Amino acid sequence: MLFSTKAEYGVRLMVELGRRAGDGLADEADPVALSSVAEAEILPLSYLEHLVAKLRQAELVTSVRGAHGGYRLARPASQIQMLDVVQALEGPIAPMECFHEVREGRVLCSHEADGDRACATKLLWTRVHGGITKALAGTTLADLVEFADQHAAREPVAG
Amino acid sequence: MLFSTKAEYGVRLMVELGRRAGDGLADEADPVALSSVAEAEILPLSYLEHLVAKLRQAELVTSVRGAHGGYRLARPASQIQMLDVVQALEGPIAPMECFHEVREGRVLCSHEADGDRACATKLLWTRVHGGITKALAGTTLADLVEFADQHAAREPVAG
DNA sequence: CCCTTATCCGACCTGTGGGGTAGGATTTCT
DNA sequence: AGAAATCCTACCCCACAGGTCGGATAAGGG
Repeated sequence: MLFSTKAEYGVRLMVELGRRAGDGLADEADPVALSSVAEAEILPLSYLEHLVAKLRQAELVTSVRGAHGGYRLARPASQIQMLDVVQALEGPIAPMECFHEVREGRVLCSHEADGDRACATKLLWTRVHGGITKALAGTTLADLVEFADQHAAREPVAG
Repeated sequence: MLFSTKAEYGVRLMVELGRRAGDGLADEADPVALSSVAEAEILPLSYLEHLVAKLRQAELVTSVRGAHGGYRLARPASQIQMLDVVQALEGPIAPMECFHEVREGRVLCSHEADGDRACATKLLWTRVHGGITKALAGTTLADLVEFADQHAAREPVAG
C-alpha cells in the first residue's frame, strides 16, 4: 500500500467542499461545517479535524470559527492541484525513505554519501517519483468534483 | 513514504545479481552466494533471505543449494521488468487500501458497494496507479544494471 | 451575558506491519 | 564427515497509522 487513509479521507473531504462550493462563488456561500462532511462521508469527525488542520496549514482551505463557522476552499477547485493536497496530508512524496525532493523536479538520495553503490536503485525511484507527481499535478480538484458529480448523480449534494 | 525498504533492498539484490551475471551467459557462471551480496551492500543476511525467497517464488531468480550454491537471475536482465520485481517484494501495487487490480490495467475500488459516493477519489488513484505501473513496467533490470555500472565505475564488481 | 455551535489543540490509546533476529533443517560439494 | 550454502518457521521490537477524548477558544443568537 502506498498512500494511507489520510490521503483518501483528506481528498474526499476536499471533494466534498468542492461539490458544495458550487460553480465559483466560494467566498459568498456559507462555510461547510466539518460535522456535516463527517456525516456525509461516514468518517469520524475528530479524525477529520486533524486532517483539515493540515489542509489549512497548507492554505488549501480557510476556516471560519464560531457558530455557523466551517471550512471553504481557499481558491477555486480548478486551481488546486491534487499534488498539493496529497503532499499536505501525507508529507513529501518520496517513493523511498532515502529520497528527498531538493528542488522542483530534482531529487536526492541520502545514500550518495556511502558512495553511489548503494543507489543502483536511484534511476528506478526517480522514474516512479516522476510518474506519481505527474499524475497528481495533472489532476485538479475540479476534475474530481466533476467526476464525483457524474458518478453520484442520483444522490445530489444537499444544498 | 510509498515503498518500504523491502523493495529497496530487494531491488539492490537483483541489481547485484545482474552485475555479476556479466553479459548474458548467466547459466554458466557460478551462482552468487547471498552472503557476498549482504557484505557488498551492507545489508543483514538473514533479512535478505526473506526477500530472496519472495523473488524465487516469483520465478525471478533461481537457486542452487548446498556448498558453492547461491542465486542467479532466472532470465536475462533485459527481460525482467521492475514491475514484477517490486510486486514480488511488496505485493500488489495499490495506491490505496480499497484498490485491487482486477485484470491487466483494470482497477476496482471496494467502496463501490457503498454507492459511488465514497470513491470520488477513484479517478485520482487510477491515474496514480497508472503512473507508477508505467514507470515500473518501462524499466528493466538491465537499465538499472547499466546505470549502476556507469555510476560506480571506479569500484568495479569483483569477479 | 450566557448558551450553543463550531474550530482548534494536544494528549492519549491501540493494532498492525515493517524491519530484523534466531535457530535449526536440508542439500550439496570437497 | 564436515563445511557451506539454501531453506523454513517462529519470534521480537517499535514506530506509526488510525482514531479517541477532553478541553480551550471564538463567534452568533437570544
